[in-house]
Amino acid sequence: MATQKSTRPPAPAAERPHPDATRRSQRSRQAIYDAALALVGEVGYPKTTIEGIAARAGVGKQTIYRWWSSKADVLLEAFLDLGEQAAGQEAYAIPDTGDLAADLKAVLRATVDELRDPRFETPSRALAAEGVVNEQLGREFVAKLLEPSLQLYVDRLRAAQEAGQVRPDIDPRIALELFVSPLAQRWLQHTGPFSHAYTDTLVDYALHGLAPR
Amino acid sequence: MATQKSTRPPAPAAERPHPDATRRSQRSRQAIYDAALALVGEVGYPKTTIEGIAARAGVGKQTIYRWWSSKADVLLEAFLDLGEQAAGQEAYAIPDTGDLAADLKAVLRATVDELRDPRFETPSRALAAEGVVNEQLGREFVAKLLEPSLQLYVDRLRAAQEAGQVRPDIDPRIALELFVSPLAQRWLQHTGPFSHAYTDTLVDYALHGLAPR
Amino acid sequence: MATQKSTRPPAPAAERPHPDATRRSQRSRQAIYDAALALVGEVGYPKTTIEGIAARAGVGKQTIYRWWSSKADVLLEAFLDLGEQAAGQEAYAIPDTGDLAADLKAVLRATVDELRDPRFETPSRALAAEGVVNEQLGREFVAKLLEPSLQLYVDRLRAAQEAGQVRPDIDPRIALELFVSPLAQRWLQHTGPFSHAYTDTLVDYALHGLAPR
Amino acid sequence: MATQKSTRPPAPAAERPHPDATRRSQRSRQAIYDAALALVGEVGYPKTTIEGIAARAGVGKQTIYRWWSSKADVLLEAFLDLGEQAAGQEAYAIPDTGDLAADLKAVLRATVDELRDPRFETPSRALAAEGVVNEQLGREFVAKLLEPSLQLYVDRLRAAQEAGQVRPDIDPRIALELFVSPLAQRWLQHTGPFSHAYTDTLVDYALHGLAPR
DNA sequence: CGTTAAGCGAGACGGTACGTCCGGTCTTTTT
DNA sequence: AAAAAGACCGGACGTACCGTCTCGCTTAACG
Repeated sequence: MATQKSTRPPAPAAERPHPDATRRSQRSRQAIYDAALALVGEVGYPKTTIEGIAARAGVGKQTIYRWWSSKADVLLEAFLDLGEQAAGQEAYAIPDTGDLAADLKAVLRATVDELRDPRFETPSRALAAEGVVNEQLGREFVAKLLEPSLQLYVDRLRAAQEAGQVRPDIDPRIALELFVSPLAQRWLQHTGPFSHAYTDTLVDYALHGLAPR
Repeated sequence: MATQKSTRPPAPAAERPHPDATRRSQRSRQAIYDAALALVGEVGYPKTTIEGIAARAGVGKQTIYRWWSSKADVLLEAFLDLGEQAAGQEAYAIPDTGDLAADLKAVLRATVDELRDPRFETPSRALAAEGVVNEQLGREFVAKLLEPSLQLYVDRLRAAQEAGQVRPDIDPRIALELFVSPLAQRWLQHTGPFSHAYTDTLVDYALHGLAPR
Repeated sequence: MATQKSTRPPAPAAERPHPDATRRSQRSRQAIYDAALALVGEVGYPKTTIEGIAARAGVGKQTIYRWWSSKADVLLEAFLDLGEQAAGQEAYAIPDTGDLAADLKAVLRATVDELRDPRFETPSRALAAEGVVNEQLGREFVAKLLEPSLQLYVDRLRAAQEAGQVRPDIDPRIALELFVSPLAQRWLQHTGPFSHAYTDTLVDYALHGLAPR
Repeated sequence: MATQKSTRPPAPAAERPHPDATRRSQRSRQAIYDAALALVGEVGYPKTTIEGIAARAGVGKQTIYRWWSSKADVLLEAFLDLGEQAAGQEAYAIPDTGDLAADLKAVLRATVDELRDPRFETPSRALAAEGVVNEQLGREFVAKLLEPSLQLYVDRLRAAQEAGQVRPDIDPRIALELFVSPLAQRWLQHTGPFSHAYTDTLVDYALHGLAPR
């Protein structure tokens, strides 16, 4: 996949029939991102309207419709932009102390905390929900937000395989789902409590299996 | 769990101030269920409107507002009703042949097939998505639709524990998530292929763990 | 032409596909008339908008679109309604003192004064202008507002013919235009001063002709 | 009347703050005139937009706003330009055969035919309508398009006065309205049939008066 | 004869209004 | 008293234009 990372806009979906992107107002773009995230946080996703975003951003509605195809699309890019801005600070990787179980538990505990941060929770939920029903957006959501994070688990598990802590015939992309997916489902669907104890348990079960040894 | 099965409506959140339920038109109710499910299947959830349901059902809008609080609520009950009608035929339980792995694989393969049936897929997705964003509905969705199915896994796993095929210190309610949640996530979020081979792998990984023995 | 004058609405164009007129809110109708006339008077016709009328009348836009097809249509009916309300008071006829010239001069002087009343001027101009460009509306405007007034001149001229003051071979419907049309044109198009002296002159010229006798 | 025919633009209202007129693109100007007239003819005045004219003329919107103040203004000048181009061919004057009645009838018959030519009808109506509602434009319309034509009647009537065919105390500027205004009104407002027979009648009535002699 | 400043095409921008759709309430009539 | 029907107020939708505002680009006039 050839990415055109030389031009600055952070991957503008490319499929939509864009007007001249070089004339685009960065000022408006940022104002729209800010307004969208703020509104979703304040009144929730369903009550966030394009008109509302435009008004709050001090922007004409057409400026939104010119560059995005839907409310969900705006929010997705706003969220991606938020992530990019945050990206500089964090070194996004799973620690490798040699103790796989401890490393996974630490990361999952951190994830639990992050998912509880209301700053992220409302827009994430909104996007996830929209992705469930709108396949195109869902795939974009997964590709741009989910997969990059999951890849970190793949890397860590492969390192564990080389260190002999994970069976060599295991597919890491599937293995990671044993603890990531349960966490995701509890968060998304409220199917159960959402705690550090829970994620610790998941890691233990996943690593050692349910069957007696 | 005490169910109030005397009033026939399948427990509609109880908080809403219902008019006299005994005078309710079953004719209209069924027509609304049918219309709602048909419309969601045909045009998708977001384009399904209360007006549309009323028109298709040959019913006044007020008749819907009288008995339900939202589009999601209508659809949830319509879907429950659908499930109840189907329930008579099937004996809903997980087989117990003594071979836990085989039994789980069989059930998960059947689940994969069922989730692909478009008759169920659109409304299920719609409800799941709504539940992600609307906590009240989400909890109802889980309690009425998800938990009863998960309980079957709990039962089967407990039997396996008694048979010595699962470690006695394992919590079955958590254990089942090792294979159910990954499947759910792949279906909801399109995070990966959705096949019999995949579910078989999940069962193997979950039972025997990722770590070498 | 069969008119259905038993139903109360003052001739609702009949051609448009009306919803159930018996359920119509008279309250809203009157509020819309009032708002439309007020706005046209205050900000002028072009800056009068359907949204503005709806807002000022405290009415949903749809309630306007349900019953009228355009801004011009609303204003025409509002104006007709205004006329009907005023109709009760005045005995609308041209006096017959036996002196045709004097009677015509009196009526035309009164017309000059009336056309200068800003209460009538703005909406009249707006309707006349719209009628110039929109033939359908123009014909309605003429039939409902103009012709009834012109008919009064026809009647007076016929009386004058019987009294021997107008040649018997004259067509009154054409004759009246000799003094009415010049007045109308000066008012509509600002083609010249608009005064009592002018209308007096018109009557003299029209009655006695341009040619020497 | 002092005309400043040295600068080529046909007297552009003078009040507007013009940029350097010597650098003006005649190419664009003509394209705009053509586009404006074509669009008004094709879709009517209200649906003719500045954007549409600019697009059709292959011109930037700003080029229109730089030189004209409104849609009506563009159309007025376009129409004047059209008239000027046609002016070369015709010798615009009313014939003087010595028979006033015959001369007037001939000219009015020709006017009837001309007003029916759709090439002129749509833009004329549009301008006339706009002038009814917009006094400034209306006065310009009258001064530039109407008065020059009416002046021809004044001239012819004065000649008739000298020849003893019109009473010497008659004001020709008012007299001409006896037959011109009725025609104008019937055309503008569809208040009656619009034919050669009608104009002939008008001339007869106007010359000889309504009263018996 | 190159510099420079205007007009120009293009079109993004903040806005306003359009005409439509639907939400949720209310009223009238029928069953 | 519930139900069918649908008018009503409100408000968001996505579109069309408004008039303003940059952007290069061309094209004269001048230094």
